[in-house]
Amino acid sequence: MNTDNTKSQMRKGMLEYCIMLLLRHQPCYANDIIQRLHEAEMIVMEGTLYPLLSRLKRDGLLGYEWRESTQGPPRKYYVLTDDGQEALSQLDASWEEILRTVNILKQ
Amino acid sequence: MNTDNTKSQMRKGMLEYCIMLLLRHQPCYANDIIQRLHEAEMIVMEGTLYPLLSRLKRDGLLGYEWRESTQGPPRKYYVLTDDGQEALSQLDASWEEILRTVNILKQ
DNA sequence: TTCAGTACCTTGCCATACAAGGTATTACAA
DNA sequence: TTGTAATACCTTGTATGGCAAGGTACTGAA
Repeated sequence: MNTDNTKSQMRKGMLEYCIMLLLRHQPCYANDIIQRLHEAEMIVMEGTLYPLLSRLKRDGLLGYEWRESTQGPPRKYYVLTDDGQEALSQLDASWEEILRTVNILKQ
Repeated sequence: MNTDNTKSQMRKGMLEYCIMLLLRHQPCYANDIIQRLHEAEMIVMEGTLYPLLSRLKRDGLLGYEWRESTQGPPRKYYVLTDDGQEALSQLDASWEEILRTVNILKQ
């Protein structure tokens, strides 16, 4: 568990958090994620996403399973692991903290 | 004006935004900033802050003036320039966008 | 069997957070 | 007057990570 590191990363980017929020509801493969984030007004590039997913997988926060597609090669569907769920809870807390910080500074 | 770039930086970090929010109200020198951000629950290191301030200065978003101190060497008080004010408005918008994104993803 | 579409991944570059270390000015006490 | 502590500003080196560009592999249809 490297939430300290993740937390410090959060200052650098909301991306990781947003992706894990997405996966909280349902397994997704890369293009799913890109499209859904786009719908939520956040742009993410392939070259950013794939390394990020690999990293989260390597850190044990995500797992994946292959699923057949009717329209091309099989897809890697990523899922939150139990560790991932827990890390996400901590990220939720970090997000609340950022919210507080910004609200204080906006006064 | 490189708000596109700043906007993309924002995904990486809230720091720049928070510092400019601080300076919206009043001129501050480095230790002021560190302390006030700390009070707002955001930690920032000297080695992060000084280059960041120099960068914002170089980009014309901040200016500074020297002020005497009763307790040591003179201090560099940073102020938002007009360009800085405008950039900050755009960062406000980006922040709202992130808020929307997270709220959508949290549903 | 070739080509377009889809999907996954890597490489190289650049920006930046951070730790650590360095320099300069000031105040104060010996 | 000199030395020392406190304050303040800044730089260097390292690691991380976003992004553009390019590459590989599988699938299905012309």
